[in-house]
Amino acid sequence: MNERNRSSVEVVNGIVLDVFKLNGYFVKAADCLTKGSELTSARWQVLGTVLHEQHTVPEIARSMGLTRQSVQRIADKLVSDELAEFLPNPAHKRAQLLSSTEKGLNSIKTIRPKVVSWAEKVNELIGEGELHDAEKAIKTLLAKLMVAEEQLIKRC
Amino acid sequence: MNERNRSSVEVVNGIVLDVFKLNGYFVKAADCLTKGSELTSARWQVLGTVLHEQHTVPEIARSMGLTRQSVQRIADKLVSDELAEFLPNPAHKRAQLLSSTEKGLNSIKTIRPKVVSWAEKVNELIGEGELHDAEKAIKTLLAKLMVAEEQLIKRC
DNA sequence: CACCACTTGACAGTATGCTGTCAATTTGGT
DNA sequence: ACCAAATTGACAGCATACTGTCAAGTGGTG
Repeated sequence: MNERNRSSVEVVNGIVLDVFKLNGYFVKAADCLTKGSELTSARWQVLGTVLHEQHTVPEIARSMGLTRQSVQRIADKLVSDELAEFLPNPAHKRAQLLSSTEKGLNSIKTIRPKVVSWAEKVNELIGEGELHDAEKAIKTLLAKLMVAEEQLIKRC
Repeated sequence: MNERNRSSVEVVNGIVLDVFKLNGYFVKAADCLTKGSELTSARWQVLGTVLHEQHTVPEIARSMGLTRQSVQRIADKLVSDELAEFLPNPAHKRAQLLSSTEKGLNSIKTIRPKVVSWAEKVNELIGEGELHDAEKAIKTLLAKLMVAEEQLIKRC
């Protein structure tokens, strides 16, 4: 293993570990922001995707990079809590369309002020410049990795 | 809510969602890289921190940004699988030192070639320049957020 | 030394995400 | 129109991480 390889392993490893930490940090923040409401981090995220447009569970799963089974459980929970509902899908007999209810919309609205306040604090803390740098870097990284998913995950 | 606020909420939200996806991607990759070994993504990460130095479970948890309970379960599993062991801690009667065993070290060594190969592929795919940009941006973001943890998470 | 705040291990319960499987449905190619 | 492949819902089981609680140990202060 030459110097170039050792270095690339370390850099990639460092990024992976930092992303794990960032993920934990953001999940904790989201759990905090939703505390007191009927939502949790995951339910908020799923409900957020069907506020204005209906989507099937597999569609949501693909857009979030999760398995359809995970999203299905969240969706079922949202429906049983009457925060969302399944509407018949004219284009597909099995795959119903998940849609937010009035109650779901209200839940989202309730936590919105706290979310805005939190995001503003983050914005001030990081600074617009570095926040934008981070957004761009992460988006680029993710886009390139997604393209190579077959190569990098399915057969490793 | 003025334009500046709306924008900051959207930027921060976009970063959060992308970090969630990146996290899922990396966990999946790690599960793939450890498949066939006695390790999983999480066990690999914990074992990796005690390869050369012993640490207590709470120390590991703090360094990884997890709760001590989560790490404790992984550590107990590693010990029951004889991949690690608890050594008496001269400085503390309760908090033992987790240490890798010979068997644990061998497990790490076994998957090392696949890890190196994977990291090299990522390096080629992303490019050294953008990989370095991403590393720097993520590290900066994380560092600033960690400092403000009290402000941003504990009381939100 | 005594006390108090903090840390740590242990245990219990919950939420989220994964894999794997099967039958029903949809889709696309012949 | 037909058949094979892919998609989808449903169900089961497992791994990981969280919160909350309690007793045992640690460290600083009066």
